[in-house]
Amino acid sequence: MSTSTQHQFRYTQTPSKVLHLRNLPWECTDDELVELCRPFGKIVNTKCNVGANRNQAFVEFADLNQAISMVSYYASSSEPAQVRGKTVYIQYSNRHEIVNNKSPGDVPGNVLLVTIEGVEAGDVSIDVIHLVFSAFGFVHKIATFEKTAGFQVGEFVNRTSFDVSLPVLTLCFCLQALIQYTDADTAAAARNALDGRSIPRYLLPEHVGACHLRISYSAHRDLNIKFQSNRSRDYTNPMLPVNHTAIDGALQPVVGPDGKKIEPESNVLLASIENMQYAVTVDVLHTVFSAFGTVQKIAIFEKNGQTQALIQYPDVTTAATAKEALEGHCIYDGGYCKLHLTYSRHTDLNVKAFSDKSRDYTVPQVPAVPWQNPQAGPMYPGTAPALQGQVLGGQMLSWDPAQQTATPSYVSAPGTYPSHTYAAPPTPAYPTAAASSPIAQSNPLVHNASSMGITQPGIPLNVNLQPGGASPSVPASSPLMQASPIAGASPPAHQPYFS
DNA sequence: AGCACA
Repeated sequence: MSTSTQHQFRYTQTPSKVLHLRNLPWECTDDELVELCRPFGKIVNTKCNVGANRNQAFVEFADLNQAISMVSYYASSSEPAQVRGKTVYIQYSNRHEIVNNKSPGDVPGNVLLVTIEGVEAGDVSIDVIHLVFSAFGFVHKIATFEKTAGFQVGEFVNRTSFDVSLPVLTLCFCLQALIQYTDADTAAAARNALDGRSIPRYLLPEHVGACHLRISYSAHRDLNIKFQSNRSRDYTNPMLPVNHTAIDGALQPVVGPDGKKIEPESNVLLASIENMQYAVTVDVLHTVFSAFGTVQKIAIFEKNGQTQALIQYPDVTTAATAKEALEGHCIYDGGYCKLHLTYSRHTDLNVKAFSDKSRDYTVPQVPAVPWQNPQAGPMYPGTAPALQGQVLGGQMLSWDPAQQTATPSYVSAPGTYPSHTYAAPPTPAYPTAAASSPIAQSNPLVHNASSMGITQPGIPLNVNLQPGGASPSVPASSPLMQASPIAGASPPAHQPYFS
């Protein structure tokens, strides 16, 4: 007996609810497999286009007996199994379940996970979503929630109930919606028609740009909607209580008895930056906001074409102090980069620890350069122009990084970062220079911070100032030079802080 | 025409 004969039995010994099909036509579809196998039982999974020739497949039945009935049928049938007229050979697989590499979002179901990119909750109403998705069949339920791009891939599958506020940072805003249809076919029709398309502009507020739909399948079968609200609907249950608070809360700000907007206090400030003629980096914000206490986290993002930032303090009191002191003031003289501060609804930001647009000062920073004090959490190795360029986002193009190393370190303040105690003001070397700097004199923030009676020694803006208030490496023609204290001085000015 | 995926 040859070994090949033995091999012939290797794969046919043990019945399995998974069948192996071979000699299929090239790139046979799931539908064709299902059509062939469905008469024998319920198919729970398929995997087609297997093998180098993509002409093999697996079909998994719900029950072993169903697989046996199919194998038995074709074993004794005069008509072989066929797909597109081609004879298909069917055997028990040597495995007992199909594991396919479909990502969860590719597994069809009756609930769609829709990501609407570039918008947040207020931009696309649930009624618009309902309208768009009703074109394909009855929409049973909708649940929407904001999501952070890059924060977590996929949905929160362990969430069983919606309309509970989930403090997720929407650094890069997008809106997600779970759309529940009657069946997977309807969901698939909607997905096929809408995936990659955009919601028509006339259904959206004017300020909303293109918002593409990215659609996958949810693992949910039946959404648990607690209220009819601005973020969730159950169209199968009109008796469901209406959550007016949630509806009102999102559409308009909470208004107090005097008609003024009531804004719950928070330890996180939302800063909108008007008239942003100059770059406002994470470092600039850190400098400005550290005057009032420890800054834990910062995130910068764009919203409707305006730069905004979230600044997280450890407590509400500190945030309130900073808000009071900085509201309406400009980072740069001349009305540039005017700050408008409100309380964020976030309480704990989830941001990348060290990126172009965000910083988490509560986690250890990038590895220390040997000559630097590791306690200082050095983030700007002064000898690494590449990193500098990255950090500065290429916005200081006129600045020659080579000057960086040539710039003397004005202060050495190891330990002041990240604890932000500023207990030993690193300024004494140049107190006069700082005080006499035209920047210090003309910068509202500096005046404001001083006049606020903030008692922390060493207001960062002063710390940052250099003799002359400007880097000689910036060409005189640079607009950054004209009125911008931090921008003009900033490239080397970072150094005193962190090196 | 004879068993994938990590």
